[in-house]
Parts: sequence; C-alpha cells; structure tokens
Amino acid sequence: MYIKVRTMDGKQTSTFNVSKLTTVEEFRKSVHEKMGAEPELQRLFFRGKQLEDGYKLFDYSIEVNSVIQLMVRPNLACQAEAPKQSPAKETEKPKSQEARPSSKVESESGGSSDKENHENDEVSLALGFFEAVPENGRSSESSLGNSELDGEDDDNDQGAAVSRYFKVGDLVDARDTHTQGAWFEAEIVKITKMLPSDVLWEGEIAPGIPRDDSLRYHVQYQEYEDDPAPLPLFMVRPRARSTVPFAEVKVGDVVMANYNLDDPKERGFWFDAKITKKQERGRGRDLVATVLVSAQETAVADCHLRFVDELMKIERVKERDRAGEEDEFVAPVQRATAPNCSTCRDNPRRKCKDCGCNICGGKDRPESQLMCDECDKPFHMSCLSPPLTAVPEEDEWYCPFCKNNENEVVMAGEKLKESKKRAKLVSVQKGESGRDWGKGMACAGRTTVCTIVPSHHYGPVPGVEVGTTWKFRLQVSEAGIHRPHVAGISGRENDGAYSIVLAGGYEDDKDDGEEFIYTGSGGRDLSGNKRTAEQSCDQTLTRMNKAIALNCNAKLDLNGAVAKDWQGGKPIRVVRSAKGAKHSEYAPKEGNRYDGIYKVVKYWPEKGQSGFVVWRYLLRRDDPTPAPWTGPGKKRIEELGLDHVIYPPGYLEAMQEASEKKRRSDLSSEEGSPAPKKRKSCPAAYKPDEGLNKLIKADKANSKLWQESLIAAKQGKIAFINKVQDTFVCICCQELVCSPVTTSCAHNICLPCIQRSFKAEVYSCPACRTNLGKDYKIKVNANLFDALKCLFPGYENGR
DNA sequence: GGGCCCGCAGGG
DNA sequence: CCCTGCGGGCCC
Repeated sequence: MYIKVRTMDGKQTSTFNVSKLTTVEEFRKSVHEKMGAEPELQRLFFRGKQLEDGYKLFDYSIEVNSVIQLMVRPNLACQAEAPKQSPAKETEKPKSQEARPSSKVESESGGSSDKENHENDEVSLALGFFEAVPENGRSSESSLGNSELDGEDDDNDQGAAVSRYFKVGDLVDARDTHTQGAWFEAEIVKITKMLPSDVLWEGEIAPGIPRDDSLRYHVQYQEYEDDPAPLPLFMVRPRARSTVPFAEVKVGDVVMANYNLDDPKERGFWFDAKITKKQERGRGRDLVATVLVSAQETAVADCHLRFVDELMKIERVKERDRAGEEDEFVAPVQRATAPNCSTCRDNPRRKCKDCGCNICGGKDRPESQLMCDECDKPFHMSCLSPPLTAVPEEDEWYCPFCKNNENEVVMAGEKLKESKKRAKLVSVQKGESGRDWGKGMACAGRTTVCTIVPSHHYGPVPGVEVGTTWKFRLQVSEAGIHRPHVAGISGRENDGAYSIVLAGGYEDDKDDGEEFIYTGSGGRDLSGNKRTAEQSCDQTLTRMNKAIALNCNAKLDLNGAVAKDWQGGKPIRVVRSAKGAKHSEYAPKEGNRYDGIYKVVKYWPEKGQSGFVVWRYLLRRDDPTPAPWTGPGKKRIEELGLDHVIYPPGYLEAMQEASEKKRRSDLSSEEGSPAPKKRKSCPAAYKPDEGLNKLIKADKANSKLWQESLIAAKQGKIAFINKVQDTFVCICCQELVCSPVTTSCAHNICLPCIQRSFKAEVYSCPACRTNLGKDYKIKVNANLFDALKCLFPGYENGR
C-alpha cells in the first residue's frame, strides 16, 4: 500500500510502501528514516485525527494513496514528555541537570539575575528557576514530607486537603504539559494529597517553589473540557491580572508572553519569558527573550516576541492568610491565544474553508451554519447538497465528508472505537497469526469511483480510450471500465453484462483477437475463502452467465442461442489482462488493457476439459476504433500517448525504492528487477474536430474556461479530456455538470442542483455566493451541454 | 513457481 | 444481509 506523508508546510512529501497493519510506532521509524524527523518529535495527523502509538494505520482508515500530515515538534533538549522522572533516576543521570537551562541563562545575564534589577520581586520570585540553583537543591534527599498536612485535615476518603496557598474556586494559571507546558487559564476544582500513584514531577522540588507543599491541585482548564488535571504547586499560580506596558519592560525582566514555538510570526501560547534584548527604532519594536517551555522549563533562547503589547506580570504564589489580597482580585478578561484558525488568522473578512463554511468559505450567517460533529467544521445549510432548510432534528450531524465514517468518530486523543468493519476482519479475529494482507494491491480498496457513467452502463466509458492499460484490476475498476474487483464478468442477471476480463482463468478460452470464446463462471468449489478453484460441478445459465446470454441478440434459451443479427446485441466492454498470455497472443505484456466493444455472437453449454458443463460465449469485436494489436491501432495508441502502463500513484517510486533496497542488501547479485518503464512517446497535440469546435465556440459564457482546456489539449487528447472533466465540475454534486446552468457570475451548476438550492430559498450562486435574486431566470446552457455530450457521450443518462 | 487465502466490490 | 469471484502478495 502506497501512502504519502507531507509536512505541514507542504514543502516535503515522501511516499511510503507500508502495510495497513503497520503500527504507528513502526511507521514513525520509517518516517524518521526518510524524512529525518525523530519519532518522538513527530506529530502525525490523518483526517483531523492524531495518530497515537499502539494503533495501526488501518485503525485510522488510512488507505492507498492517503496523505498523512507531519508536524515536527521543535527539538528541545529537555522537552521529553516523560514527567515520571524519579529523583533516583536524576541522580544517576547528571546530564539532565546540565540540559536544564539554568547555567545557560545565568551565564548570559552574568550571574544572580533578579536581586539586582527588579523592583518587583514578585515577578522574579515566581520563577525560582532563574535563581541560582544550589547544588544540593535538587538532591534526592529533599523529602516530599507531609509537613503541610498537619492538623488541618483529617483524612477524608476523597483525600481532600487544605492548602496554604490556594483554595477550591481560585482562578489560576496552570501549565498544560500536553501543550508545550504553556500556561492556560484554569480554575482549581479540588485539592488533594499526593497519592503514591501520582506522578512525581521533575520540577517538584524546584528552587523558588515552596518546598513543603506536596499536594495536588486539580485544575479545570477554561478552554478545554477535559477532566481536571492534578498538578503540583509549581505548575499552578494565581491568574495573571496586569499587563506590563512595552515602555516599562526591561532587559532581565521575566514576564508572561504569547509566543508560537512552531511559527513565531503567529499567535501562540503563553509562556514565561526572560527579556534579553529590547530595541525601539521609530515604529519598529523588537523584544527578544528566552522562553521557558515545558514543565521542565527548557530555555529556548532568542525568541522574538511578536505581541509586545500583551506582556503580563507573573503573579507569585502567596500564602492565603495574607488578609485582604484576595478581595482585590477581579477575574481578568480572557487572554488571546493562538488564533482559532491558522489559515485566515481569524480575519472575519477573509473567506476561509477551515473556519468559515467548509464549502463556500463564507463566515456570514453563522446562525445557519451547522457544525459537523466529527470534523467540527461549519457548513452553511444552504451550501449542502441537497441544501437543508432547517436544522436537523438529530442530536448529531455529520458533514458530507465525514458521514461515511460514523462508526469511527473520535475526538483528538480519544481512544478509537472498534468499528464493525474492523471486527469482521479475519486477520483481526485470528489475532496476529497468519500473514499480513495489508501491503500491496491484493486486498486494497478503491480510492475513487467512476461517476461519469453509472455502474450498469453499456458501451464505452466517455473519456477512456481503447488501448488504455492499467497495472491493476483495481484501477480498471476505478476507471469504470470493469467494476468488479476480482470477478471476470460485470453484469446483472436480469439485464445483461457490461464488461468482461480475459485473464486466462478458464482453461478452454480461445482468442483470435477480433473474436474469442469466453467461459462463464461458477461450477467451482470456493469453500475455504478461495477466489478460484478447479471445476467441480456443472455451470448453470444463471447469474452472470445469464447476464452475458442476455446481451446476445436472440431470445434467451437454456440450450444456447445464436444471434440473428449479432451486431444488434448489447455491447460488452472487453479488457485483456497480461495473465491471458497463457492462451492468447493478444494479451498485453503487462497489466490490463481496454480493447473496446464486443458483441455476443452465440452461446452454448459444453462439456469442458474438466468433464463438467460450462457455458461458452463467442464474442466478436464491434468497435470503430482500431484494435490495439493492429497497425493503425498501435499508431493511434502511440499518438494518444497510451503506450505505457498506468500505475497507481506512488507505485513506481515504491517499486524503485524496493529494488534499490534489495540491490543494497545483496550487492553480490547484479540483477535487480528492472523498474517499470515510463511512457515512451509524447502524445500528439489534440485538436477538437469541427463539430466540437463549433459547440465550444458557441459557448461564449465559458470561453475562458474552454481556452484553458484547449491549452491542456497541447498535451494530448487525454490531457484535454481530463482538464474538461475537472473544469466543469458542479460545485454541488462534484460531478461533471449535467443540464448545466451558467450563472451570471460565470459558474456552472447542474440544473437540478441549483433548483434544489432555490427550492430551499437560497438564491445565491453555490460557487461564489453572488446573490442571483429570487427571480433569477434559471436557464440551461445548451451550448455547454452539447459540447460536453459530444466529449462524454451518454454521460447524462446516469443522472 | 505454485499454493494459499485475504479484503473488497457488487449483485441478489 | 449473504453469496460470489479470470486478484494478487506472501510464503514455501
């Protein structure tokens, strides 16, 4: 399975060949190898979910061609997330002290910093960290004694305790270790003794922090709805309440400032920062600071603070019984943190599909926006297809992009739910035994579905040329040429067959190119979860066998029949697979080639080589396009640029890498499997014939769009067709526009789609929100419709 | 090279 | 829901 990982800035993308059953931690290793990011620093996201260790890629519905986003945490020596550092461990690892920034900061500022340059000692004292660290200050001797617990509180079973510094209900700033250890507004909801099971924090007995406190302050973060977090005293302090004007801040001051570690130009979280440089030149104000990150207070030097008018004084932890002070406290206004939306930076005037309507990007009419309960993105009810006129009655609502995944709705960090699909998997049921089917194309799922024609469509698929060759059946299915994944016949018992694949799966097949004999399906024992087997009983004229018989221009007959006028039968698309080479010289060398339309000349039952009855069908080619193996056919294929096998995205890269890896591992043998060839020829530029040209010219309303498509035509007909298909997509149904209405604002929408919108009393263009007005005359653009019908004949039938 | 046997898609 | 199936990678 080939998937991609892309960095958040989009600058680096790598392809990986992995199994669905790869664990996240294994996958991190591969990402490390290829992209350099240390596993611990990787944050991997897929469809809004963060990949957590202990799960498999499969658990996140990661499929072929999926793109995973990679975010690399800043590499901070001490940002190790493990808070469970025991004192014992520290002493045997003096390194952890070195890595702490104390010495660095001190040498920078020339020694004992705060005593000399602070009139406001509260600020500095709260940050004991900047004080000289006594060598023994952190010794494991320091007892986390219970001196604090004396008297006041006799154990009640909740373990509630009384603190000298805070009481329940106090508004505080509290660190969140999950968010880079920044300070967040919080409220104390409970105070308890420290239990043996509680995490012992590395900073627990840090200097400057009252040492006799070994309680746990359970805080509820204001912005989050998680359960309250039990924090030690040094991770909690009174809520900041006063700003420090830029004019007053001095080098050496320690203040709380907003900083974004990942993107310093953006708004971020609130950290303690020691000012190291201050400059003011006219309008330009520059404030450089050492920012303390994580509970371990790792120093990040040379941070240019962006929000220099939002510096806050750090409040010092005080004893409660200092009378009067509490009363002065007024709950401060909420501090601004990182913008909710990094795309538009919360600019209300900018259209943004992340924080505005996910379809039109508009932020207007918030009251008529629905929030998806999975991806949490807003959607205008009127932008939906079909539009909604009222808020749905159900408690939960999922947007069109999430709806299919209802089973797998997970909030960030939440445990993944077991989906039904997953529970059904044999490999899961059996545990880890057996082999891994996650890799490769054998068991991969489709990533796209052909919507140009319905699955029960007879005849050519518009836009797919005779001679197109795909490596895998999966791709043939995606193209809409032959939809079943494994089965050789696509059809319906009471309708007919739409397509077949010649892959030599049945012994008796004969192939002369223009004509061939095909064998029906069935009569095999497929127990044991097999897909093929020896003939072991008679085939019957049912199911797919009956379907093919119905294509024959004759009355259905259980004894077989001959077409009266063979060309009058229903068309069958024929695909030849390289596997058919066993019995046929017309099979392609590699992959699966679409060979055009055939008709059923006759069908009859026959005793096959196996001794059992099989149904046989004589098919004859009836396609105006020259067959791929003929001279004109070959020439045409070359001109169209189809003389290469189409591989799934990322497949070639993955193959090349695999063969290189192999070569490296056994240098002795020179021959590695040669990488598949790229295309040989450049397709000839395409010029629409006169009829089509006329139609295109007539469609004046879309002349600009057609021009762009005609530019693509220089890359060949295929490129042109693809471009047209992309260009004329209806924004509502995401398919090629059908009965297209070209609006005054030059957007193309299917007639039924725009009618739905008007019915919902939404009179604006679904694409750009231009108000069209209640009385807008909806008119189908016949010129465009004709041109599209010419390029994609019959595509309108499926709508 | 040949057997094994998986997920997936689609019809009924 | 159940049944079928002219793929395809893995493992011997």
